[in-house]
Amino acid sequence: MELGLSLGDAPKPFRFVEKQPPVTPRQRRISRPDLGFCVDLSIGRPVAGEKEDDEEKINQRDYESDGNEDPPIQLDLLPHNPVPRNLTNPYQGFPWPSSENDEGEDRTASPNSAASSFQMEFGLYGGGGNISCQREQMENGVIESERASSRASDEDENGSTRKKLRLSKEQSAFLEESFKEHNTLNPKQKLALAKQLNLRPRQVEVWFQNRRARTKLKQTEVDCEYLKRCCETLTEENRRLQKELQELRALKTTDSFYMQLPATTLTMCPSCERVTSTSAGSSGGKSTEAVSKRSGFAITGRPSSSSFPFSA
DNA sequence: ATCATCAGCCCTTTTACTTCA
DNA sequence: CCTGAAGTAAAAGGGCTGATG
Repeated sequence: MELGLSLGDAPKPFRFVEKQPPVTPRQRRISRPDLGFCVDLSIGRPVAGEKEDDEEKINQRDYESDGNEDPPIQLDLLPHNPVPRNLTNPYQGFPWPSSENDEGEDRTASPNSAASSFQMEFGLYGGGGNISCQREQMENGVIESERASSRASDEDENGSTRKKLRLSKEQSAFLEESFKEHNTLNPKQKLALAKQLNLRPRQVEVWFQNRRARTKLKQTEVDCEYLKRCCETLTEENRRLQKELQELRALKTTDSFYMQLPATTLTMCPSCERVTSTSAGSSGGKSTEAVSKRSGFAITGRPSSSSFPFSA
């Protein structure tokens, strides 16, 4: 995304770039929602000696094709600290099995991995002492888990028909809590979870895939909102700067008119910040300066204090 | 070094199901 | 109560990548 902040003579209107720079699947894989994002501001000429790998070449082409030859300046807009995850987890301590390969690797291992031997009693296929089913039987007479079970069984029997399986609330909640701890699963975790929930490993895998997709979608929405606000802020700032620039230009025009008159030296008292003027020689060739406190611009050749707006 | 295979992931689409006007 | 549109979630399909033989 590109945000334009124009400060020059011919301000360009803001222009959002619809298409993203090409991202390789590998980069997609590496990217994570908590890593923040950037906004590009185009305000300058290309810097010589910049690295030009393939992607940058592609990006450069994109800018050029849009008629904008300015390379972007990146602004990090998101806080670098990821939003802390709420870990009020009723299922904390799910005994995550770790694969043979990930010993010492914490990416998928639960911090509480060996804490408990908590077991969910779903009994989808067994029925028997299913707490959730008993509760649901009492509440609405519908045994959601058994529905799910029977559908799954149908699918197993028919094979060809794709029956929609609705996961029970308990299954969803447990998967959700698992996802909070690890948004990806290693094969052992997947198998353990599937066994625990009486689901097929493929179902667990698919559920995690879809869950990641939902997370990404939500994050994209959040990012979008944030960028919108940033854009509004920058637009307002741009408007303010444009206005200030116009004022200064107008001031300079007036100033050039007064340049025709005999020069006057303006000085600002550093302590009281008042501007005073002293008349220069009649030759008029000597330029004088005063400092606009507000803008830091140099103003030359001001006439008498009576007509000078900064004078007291 | 190159190729084939496999597993895992992401993205997109399909489809079953739910909700609501 | 019925119905159809809209929304949601589970699942499938295809493409890509890295690991392995």
